[in-house]
Amino acid sequence: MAVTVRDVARQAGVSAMTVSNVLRGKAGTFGSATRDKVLAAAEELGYRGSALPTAMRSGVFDTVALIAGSNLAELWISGQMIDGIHDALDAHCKRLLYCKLLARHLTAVSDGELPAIMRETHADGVLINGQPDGFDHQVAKNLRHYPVVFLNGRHEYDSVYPDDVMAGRIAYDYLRDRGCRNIAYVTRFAASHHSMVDRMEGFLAAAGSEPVALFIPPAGERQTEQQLWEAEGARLMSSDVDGVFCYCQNEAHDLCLWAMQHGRSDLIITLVNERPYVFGASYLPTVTMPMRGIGQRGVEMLMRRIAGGPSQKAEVLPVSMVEPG
Amino acid sequence: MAVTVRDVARQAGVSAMTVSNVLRGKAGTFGSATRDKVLAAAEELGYRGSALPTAMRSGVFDTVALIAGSNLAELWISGQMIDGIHDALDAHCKRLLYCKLLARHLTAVSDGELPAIMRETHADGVLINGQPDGFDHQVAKNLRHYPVVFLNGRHEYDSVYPDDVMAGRIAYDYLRDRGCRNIAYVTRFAASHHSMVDRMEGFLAAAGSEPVALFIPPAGERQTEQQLWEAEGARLMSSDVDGVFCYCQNEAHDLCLWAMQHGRSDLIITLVNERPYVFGASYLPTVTMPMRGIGQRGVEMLMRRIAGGPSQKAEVLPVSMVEPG
DNA sequence: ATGAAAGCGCTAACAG
DNA sequence: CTGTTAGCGCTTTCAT
Repeated sequence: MAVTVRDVARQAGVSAMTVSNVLRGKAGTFGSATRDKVLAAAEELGYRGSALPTAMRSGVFDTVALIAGSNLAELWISGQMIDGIHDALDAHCKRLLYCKLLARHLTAVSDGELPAIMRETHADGVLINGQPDGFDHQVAKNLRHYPVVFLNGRHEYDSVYPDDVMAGRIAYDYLRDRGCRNIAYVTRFAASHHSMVDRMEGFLAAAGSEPVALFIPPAGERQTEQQLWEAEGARLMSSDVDGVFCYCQNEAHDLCLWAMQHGRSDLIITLVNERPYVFGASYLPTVTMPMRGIGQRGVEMLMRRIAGGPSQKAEVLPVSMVEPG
Repeated sequence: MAVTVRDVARQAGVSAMTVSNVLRGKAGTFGSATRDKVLAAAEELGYRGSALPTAMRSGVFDTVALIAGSNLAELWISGQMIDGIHDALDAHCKRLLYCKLLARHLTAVSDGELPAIMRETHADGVLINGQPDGFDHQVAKNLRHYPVVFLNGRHEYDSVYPDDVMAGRIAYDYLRDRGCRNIAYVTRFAASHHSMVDRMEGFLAAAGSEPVALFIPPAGERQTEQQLWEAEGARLMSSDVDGVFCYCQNEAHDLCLWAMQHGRSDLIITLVNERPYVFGASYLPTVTMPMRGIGQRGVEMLMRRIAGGPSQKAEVLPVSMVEPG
């Protein structure tokens, strides 16, 4: 068992209260002789304070849990977002409890139960990044009395996510402004996340009635980049495509290689990414997602909920195009 | 303030003890009528258990803190390692507290103090990933009474890290076996982490007296890949290098582009990475680091410390070459 | 089958 | 300047 204030008190020949006061430097409540005795005793015994009693007395954990995703769904989580969350929490003197859903947790959800981490209270509130299908319904139903904010998931309330529709628009307009006349959208993912739906929606809305090419593998088929380009490369070549918007860096990377190998240095390639996507000596024009900001805004939103505030309308953060050079 | 067992007890017209028993399903300690009353009351009030009291009574947090790195030093942390840590902790029913050192934390360290997260106890033990210079000395000095394990940092005790010397050997031998006669080592990093020292050491040891080329920017100069290849490309061309070992994917990526642009498809490029490094339709021969395993082994080591075991000799985990095809 | 008492480690409030 | 009391929410132990 750990060393307690009482142990130190006994060793120093004072009361527990005095030890507490000395260790917290509460000025004017102890003499210097007493202080030295206490510090010596604490050092000798290897005393370490515990955050638990204070948390219990105040009813505040000073901790926020982040449900990062799951093993099964392999949900992507942004390192920058974690960073933003951490730093925003730090400014509020809160700690970050990192959780990931495992198979048995998801089983619990499908059984109508929540994972232990959400059923028991270990934190003052929860941030949830993405979610498997049906998960958020369970969450909303079971966590009515508990502060929850969704990150990078499109919900009406208590949610912060990037404007993926705008991303599609911006990319199309950028390519158009650069003189592209045959613009293609390339993705290898089916619509399992709102960003996949929204980026294409924005892209098509910006295109209006102008012709666009869509390179999207049939649903259910998980193509590799290799397969995608073997099948679609010729089409890209023959269709006079001169500008491409890629869903993410996966597509952009191999499209760049393809272009290099086929002497298509004229092709303008854009994509969505956390930060400007570096390829070779420069970077591609990139619609950057404010993942750090999403983490930070999510924390602020959660803080207001923890403080007792009402549900808040979702925040949709703007995205922006970063051009090379 | 949160709903307590007492609130539920009052609402249901029973004692707190009965509520506790019902909610934990302690069989044979309550009648079904009582159970229904309690469950109804708990549901109505939105009762959520708290992990705090149990932790306090037992003196166990069921939580482990991970010091991931720092803002300043931009220490790299592996996502796979976090994953391994999380899952190993989960098997022990422990939670993961994620921390990152900020500027003021590091200032505290240089002042001879530890960051609050390490001074106060919020967890049963700490995993530390890498560290700024001088940091581990402070840590060792101040945390004598507290379980600590270092990850991906080369220490004598209580440490788990990959065999970077072996990585250098394996890479050299692989290239040699593939018929390469002029083998180069490429890095753009100075020796700020043991892996930088060790990979080159292993590489040189394997080469013995055979000639090797080293492409290492002068210390203090932070070259971009662009600068590196502009300056060194000609040297690579003229020196008949036919096989290259890259410190990590940064170098490998642009070397691949360089090779493609200069028609050097004969060049064999190897590197160190978490997983086989995909480039184009295939992947490069990659010396893979068992980051997940490091996380897992680190947790097991820490668990033994938490259970009261002695300091343990460092574990150096083997690395292996993954060939394409 | 149910309840009362006690205590985990700490510190606010009060007493001396 | 120092000490005593009490209580945060829960569960173990021991009655009833």
